[in-house]
Amino acid sequence: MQDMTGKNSANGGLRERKKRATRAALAEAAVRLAAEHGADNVTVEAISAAAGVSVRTFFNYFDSRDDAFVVIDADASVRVRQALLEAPADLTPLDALREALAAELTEAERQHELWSLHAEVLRNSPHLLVRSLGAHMADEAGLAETIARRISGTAADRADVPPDEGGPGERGRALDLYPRLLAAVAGAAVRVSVQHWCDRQDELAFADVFREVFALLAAGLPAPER
Amino acid sequence: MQDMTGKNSANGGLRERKKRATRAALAEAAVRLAAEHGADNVTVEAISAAAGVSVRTFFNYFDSRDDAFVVIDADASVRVRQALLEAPADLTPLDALREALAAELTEAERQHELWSLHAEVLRNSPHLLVRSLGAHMADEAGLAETIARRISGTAADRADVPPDEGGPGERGRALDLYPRLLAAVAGAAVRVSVQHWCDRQDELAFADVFREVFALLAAGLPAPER
DNA sequence: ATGAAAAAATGCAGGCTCTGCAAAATTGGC
DNA sequence: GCCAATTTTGCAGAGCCTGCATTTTTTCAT
Repeated sequence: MQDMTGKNSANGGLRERKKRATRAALAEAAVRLAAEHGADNVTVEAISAAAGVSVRTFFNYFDSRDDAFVVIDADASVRVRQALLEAPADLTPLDALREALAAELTEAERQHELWSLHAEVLRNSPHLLVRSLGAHMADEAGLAETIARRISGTAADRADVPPDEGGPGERGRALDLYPRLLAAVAGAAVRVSVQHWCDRQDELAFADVFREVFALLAAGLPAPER
Repeated sequence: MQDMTGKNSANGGLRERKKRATRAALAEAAVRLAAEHGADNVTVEAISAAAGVSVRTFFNYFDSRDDAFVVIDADASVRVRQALLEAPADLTPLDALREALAAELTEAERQHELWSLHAEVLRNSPHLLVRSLGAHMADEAGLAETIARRISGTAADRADVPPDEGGPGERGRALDLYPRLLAAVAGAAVRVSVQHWCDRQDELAFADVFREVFALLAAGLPAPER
């Protein structure tokens, strides 16, 4: 190793890694317990115990108990935005976004078991489903800004995606209509694709559903034939 | 009066009216208090006191404190769906939905003051914004079914919209991809329109923004010119 | 390595949220 | 006015969540 300081070179030091691990452990414990006993019957105490930390520490990682059931992969949106900026310049915004999302979704299928459990938990408690839907859309602002950057397309803008500074605090950017609309519609597309695919899991491949949805969008949502 | 029973003919008796009034009073009190003191600093006790009922009664009307800030007009979605079924048969699904939503939105501007307060509350607490976004999308399932009915378009289907039976309990219908996608995209369109209009309230008329958004959708979200 | 500084985990006190249950008040129909 | 149905209310208790002080762990310079 060429790192004499003891600080890890890979991803930011042992501190960061431990935090990620703790957070992941809490989220996974929450989902597994909820899948087994029902989300309402899972206390913060139980989640914390399963993850091996104190109750107080749980609240250092999540703002509320429900967040542990809802927030799956906090880094997913960052990866999508990065992929969007790095996509070939000759793709239309809609196509570039489709490819970026497709890559992320096939990536997500690697942890298929946890996703299934997660879906089951949300199915069984509408309360959490609503929160989850809302959480997904909270990313939209950031995605819209990235779309705007891709469209404007200057070289300087190709720099790294800034770490998510959270919340609607920063205004003044991404006020354009088109990027926002595209971000919102893409979110809707993902959601509908997953939903439709879940209902007919045996019949269809997810990739096909996903492509059909984006084809409908690109065609301007024409009335279906009968 | 030609009603000798004492039971009110208009909308279902005094009991119903009182419940509506109580619910509205609670919701309005919640929004006004939140606008003044910040949503986090408003207790259920304060809301209940302002509405003149007990704390326990508050929880007979809302499942959680936050719901009082989030649920605005529970009947709006029913009106939209009714309008959608009654729209001229020669409109495309996208156009019919646009008109139905436009009617509802101009209707909503009548209570403009409360809506402004409501928007301010959500702006100041992202936590509630997330919940609100999620709540709006919970209607999507119902809207998708109505769209499916309009498309299939038999005479029998033109009957009244059944009272919202709540939740994902009834499956088996509206499994088609297109209605779901249209419902989801329309929801996104409304959201983006409102958002964009709020940012540039002085410059633009809402109706214009709304039309532009649907024009973009109908055109297949082409890359904007530069 | 060692000690000081920074960051994170923990325990605890206390207020608020939410639910189940039973009693009291209100409404509708006779 | 009186009975039945519905709604409101108080109360107890469990659980959620926060602020603060303390302890433990990690980082960094010496």
